[in-house]
Amino acid sequence: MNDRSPTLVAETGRRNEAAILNAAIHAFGTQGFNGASMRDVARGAETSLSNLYNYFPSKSKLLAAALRHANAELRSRVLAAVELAGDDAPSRMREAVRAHVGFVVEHQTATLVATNELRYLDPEDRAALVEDRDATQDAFERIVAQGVADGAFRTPYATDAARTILGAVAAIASWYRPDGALGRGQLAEQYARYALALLEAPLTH
Amino acid sequence: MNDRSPTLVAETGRRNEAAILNAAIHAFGTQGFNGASMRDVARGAETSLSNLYNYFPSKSKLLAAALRHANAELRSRVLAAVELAGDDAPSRMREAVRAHVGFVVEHQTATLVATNELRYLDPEDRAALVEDRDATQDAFERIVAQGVADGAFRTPYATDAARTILGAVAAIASWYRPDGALGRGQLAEQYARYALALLEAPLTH
Amino acid sequence: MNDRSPTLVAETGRRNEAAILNAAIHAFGTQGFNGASMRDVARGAETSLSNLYNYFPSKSKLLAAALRHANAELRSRVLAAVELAGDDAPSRMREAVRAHVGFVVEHQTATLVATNELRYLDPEDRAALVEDRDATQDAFERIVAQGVADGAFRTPYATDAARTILGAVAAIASWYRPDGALGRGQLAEQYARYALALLEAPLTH
Amino acid sequence: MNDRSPTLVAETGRRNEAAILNAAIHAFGTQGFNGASMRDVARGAETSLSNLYNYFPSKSKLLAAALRHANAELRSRVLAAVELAGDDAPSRMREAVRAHVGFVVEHQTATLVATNELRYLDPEDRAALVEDRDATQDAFERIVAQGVADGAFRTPYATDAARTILGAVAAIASWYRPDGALGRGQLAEQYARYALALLEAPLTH
DNA sequence: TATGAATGAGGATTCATTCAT
DNA sequence: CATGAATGAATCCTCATTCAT
Repeated sequence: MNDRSPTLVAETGRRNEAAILNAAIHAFGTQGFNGASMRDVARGAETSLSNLYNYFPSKSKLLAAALRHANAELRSRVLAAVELAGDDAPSRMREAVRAHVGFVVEHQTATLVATNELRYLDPEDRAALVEDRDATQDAFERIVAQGVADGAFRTPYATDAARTILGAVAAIASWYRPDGALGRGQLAEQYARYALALLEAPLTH
Repeated sequence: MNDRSPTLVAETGRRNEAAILNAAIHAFGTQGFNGASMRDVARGAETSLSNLYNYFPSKSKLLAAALRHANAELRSRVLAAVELAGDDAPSRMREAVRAHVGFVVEHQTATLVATNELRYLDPEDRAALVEDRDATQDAFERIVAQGVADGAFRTPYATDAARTILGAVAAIASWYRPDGALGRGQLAEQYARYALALLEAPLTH
Repeated sequence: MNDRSPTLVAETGRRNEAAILNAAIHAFGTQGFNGASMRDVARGAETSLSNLYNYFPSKSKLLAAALRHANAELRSRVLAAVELAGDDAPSRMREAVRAHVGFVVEHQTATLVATNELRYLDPEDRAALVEDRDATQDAFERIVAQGVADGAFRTPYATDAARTILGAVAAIASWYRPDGALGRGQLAEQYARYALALLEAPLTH
Repeated sequence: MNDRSPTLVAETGRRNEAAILNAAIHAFGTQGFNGASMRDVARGAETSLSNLYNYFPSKSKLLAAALRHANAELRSRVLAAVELAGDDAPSRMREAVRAHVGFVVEHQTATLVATNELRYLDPEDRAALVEDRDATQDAFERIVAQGVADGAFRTPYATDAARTILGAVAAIASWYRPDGALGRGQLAEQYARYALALLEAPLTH
């Protein structure tokens, strides 16, 4: 249903669940949560409208489930990248940003949904997802703190820096076109440098 | 109708027009374009549902008109600030960012609408507004180009820098709380520094 | 507002009345009574919506007034034609039909309104107009009766003949195109002959 | 829902379809297409407003479907009657007219809808239905042509005769009352004679 | 007369959801 | 699990009409 991104959610045991979740992300991403109807989702998942309710009890819970998947995938990518990076804060930040950019580019629609449609969730679901997202942000903040502590980052505004970087990276989803001038690798490299510069890391190149 | 922001649109000749536009921004900002009903807007503007259509021919045209006002205000603020700044690129960038942050903080809801609900416009209206927005972005890009030309900015990725900075600034609207720890002035100062750092301007402090 | 028919209602003392009536006939004729809005009528009459109500107290009364004009014009044409005809029933029938066809062709839209939209009137207005129309039909019926009495018409079904003839003539309005193959004169002649044949008048040609 | 006519559309597989179509004909016939609301139709069909849209995608498509049924029934009646008639043009015309009158009287409302509300269809639907109706008219025209060719009909205006006869017959629907003086059989007989006389068929009685 | 602004009622249509099967 | 039919509430928008000017 989304021709350029690989599907975010892979097959699970229940036959249609992944199809529904991916269709939901596509529909909510292109038309907005309130602009997309459950019929649109059903059409995208090639199942019947009423069958959706065998998997998710409501439209809003379906959105929540889709966002949970997206968040989990993002977080695991970022954590894995940090794991594989060197021990110093700049290397870790670089790899974290690169991983994040990779996710945004690969799952552009999911990123848009995660940033724009969060507000349509039940308060509890929203709280849970915000917490989830903050966990990813925490990974960035820990790196910032480390770099500030050991002098690698000299910004006087460390507190908001991680949030700002994540905001800038997420904003990529609103303009990136896979057939555009910038390849994924270059984009990742570029944003990694933006991030380190913003943190006022002395250049090592 | 919006307790924290000053109203974006001031009274004009047509008595209710400003009230409707401000109510629209509030409604679309808090509930989303599709989540807010024309009844909500009417309630906010303290007029009747049907009277809305004496001013704007459709919900989508109402959104377009509201966004035109917001864009115009943002642009005029930024241009005025640049005008008043010194001649060197860093000063100009600093003032441009400060003015932009000022707008975002003061018209948080309008900023949210402008970034999230643009897609619900007719193609022509969207195109016109994107062009409008790009004009503001151009002001930033010219400053970047100037700074790169005279060596004030050393980033090797000048092309996307303006867009990235604007994305980060606009993202403020999604988390800023006027009763939070950060005052408007500090926030503006902070983002100005982020911007200059991202552009790899050698510090002069 | 109607390019092919001369306007049905001529200027009266009150400046806009005729324009409104003609616009009403056009609007009701092309879109139906319920399909046309008072705004459409106002647009056609080149006046404001609210000014309509200075002339006619309601949409339905406006229709009634327009139909009164149309009926009066039709009747006076038919009566005048009969007056001018010879004394024998066939001549009178011929001229009556010719006059009626002339009206239908010249005021096609008004004829359509008179046949299709009568039902949307208040009961009293409808009754008055039906009576009006029946007066015209009576003229035809008297001719039929005369012809039957003196042996000029041999149909055994004299009772319904006039109504049937009028129905056939009115139906012309639903297909006639002024740029078609048939001129007005030929059409009138043709229907006159249909009428006499239907009445089983021995041919005199 | 229609007390005097037998329902036009018989039960089919989809349980409510026939009820909706018959209710639509009744509502459109008594109040006009624009005067009748989908709520009226739903009430007549004893189902909910929204359920209508599970059967027909729009009010206009519902009208189209209803008219298709009416046309088909009319045509099959006329063709069957012609089939059963003798080989000579007058007999065939007589039977065709009798069948047509029978339909008009039996499905008075449907006839009214077919003549008055056709214009509210989408252009394509209208074109399809006009073609449909012309096919019925063709049957009459072929009989006229046959009669003219073999001398049975002496009218010099054969071209428009079929259309005129059909117009007169359809007009019955606008005044016939089943409790009136004229029974169906007499009416059919009477109009058959009108038709033959109009065609200038020498009487054989 | 003439108008622009205003409004309550009602229009067609869509939607999330339920339920019987 | 899967579906087609059903529904009540809500949506955008239009309308005839009124009223202050």
